[in-house]
Amino acid sequence: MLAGMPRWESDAQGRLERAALELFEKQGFERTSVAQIARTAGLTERSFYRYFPDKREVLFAGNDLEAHLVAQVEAADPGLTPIEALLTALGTADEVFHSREFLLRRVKVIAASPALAERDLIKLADIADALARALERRGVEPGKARFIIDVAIAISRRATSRWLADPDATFSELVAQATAELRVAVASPAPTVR
Amino acid sequence: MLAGMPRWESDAQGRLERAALELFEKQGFERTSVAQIARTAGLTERSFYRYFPDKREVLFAGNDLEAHLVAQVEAADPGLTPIEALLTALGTADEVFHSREFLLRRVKVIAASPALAERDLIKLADIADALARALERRGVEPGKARFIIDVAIAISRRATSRWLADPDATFSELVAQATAELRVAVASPAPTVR
DNA sequence: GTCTATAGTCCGATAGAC
DNA sequence: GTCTATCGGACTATAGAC
Repeated sequence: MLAGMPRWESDAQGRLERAALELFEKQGFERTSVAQIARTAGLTERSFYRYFPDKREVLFAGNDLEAHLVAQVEAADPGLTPIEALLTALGTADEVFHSREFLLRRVKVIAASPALAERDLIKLADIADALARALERRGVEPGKARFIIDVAIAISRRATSRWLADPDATFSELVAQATAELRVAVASPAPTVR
Repeated sequence: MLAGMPRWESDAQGRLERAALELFEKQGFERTSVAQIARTAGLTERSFYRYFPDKREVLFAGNDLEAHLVAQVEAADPGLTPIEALLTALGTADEVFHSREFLLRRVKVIAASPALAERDLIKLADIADALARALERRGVEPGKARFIIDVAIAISRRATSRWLADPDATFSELVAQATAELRVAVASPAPTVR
């Protein structure tokens, strides 16, 4: 990788990702063509598809968060309840976060495009699926695993949105805070069954 | 339907929706073209796009559930907490459900296609957005509204998955049951903050 | 209803690294 | 020679513009 002058500019994938993010910021996702991204990165349209199966994926490469969370759940003390294991794992998610500034740019671009918002949601669903399988390996019944994960994701979204806005709080504190908030909210009596 | 020969077969949109569902079941979403759906429904490709902005939308027409839930939240007793209002509204969701058999066919087709799964998720997110605005009108702070809704959606998914499998239980009972399950799950001590 | 840009696939060609 | 990264052309279907 480092020996000698490479025939091609290195890190083609990274160049495509950076070009795409900037073009999407400037012009929006819909009005940016794959050919333009590739050209900006010094490649052809066809080469783009060697790295990404479709145009949206250029913003979603890498499984770092999913791999991290699954590993954390698998490493969790077997004595923990499912929700404890998940929340403890989630509390360490910031270990694989990028800079706040980068995440904010990315969030903004995604929010501006329905097509990207869709892809973002299914990526989250993929993480949920992976976590469900991890919980099932701990002996949790599948339907219940999925439910607990949906709740944990709700907590994590609450924590993440605060983390992006508040430079001081630590992520795991915010997770604990959201969990406390949830406990208060559901402590009230159940709705009446008619 | 009986009075005179109509210029067009009536219910073009319904015919497109039924044709699409059957073709997707038979061949899969990706291997069914818009032209084929239109032809099967006795229309041209161009006419398809008069009814649906894109190919996926043919399975997602109608806002019945969203409209119903928002109306229920708006009609809820102002004295209820946000989560009580939401869960009471959710408990009546089965009023706008189609038959189990139809829902199961639809769920199967959606699950078989990543493109449709994406669209399904963003439709759910749209409902969440509408409910967030409804809660904000009740005076709930936006970030908290979103959090409570994510939790309510988790409860609703748990209830829906059981409802699809169990012909006897009523939906509102299943919502109450899932809520109780959540209370038990989060009653445990918080994860340690490291 | 017609025309067109673009997304995305499939075939292969080329050229350097090893 | 093999392997890998790039490029080129032809093609279909989606979706939007006119």
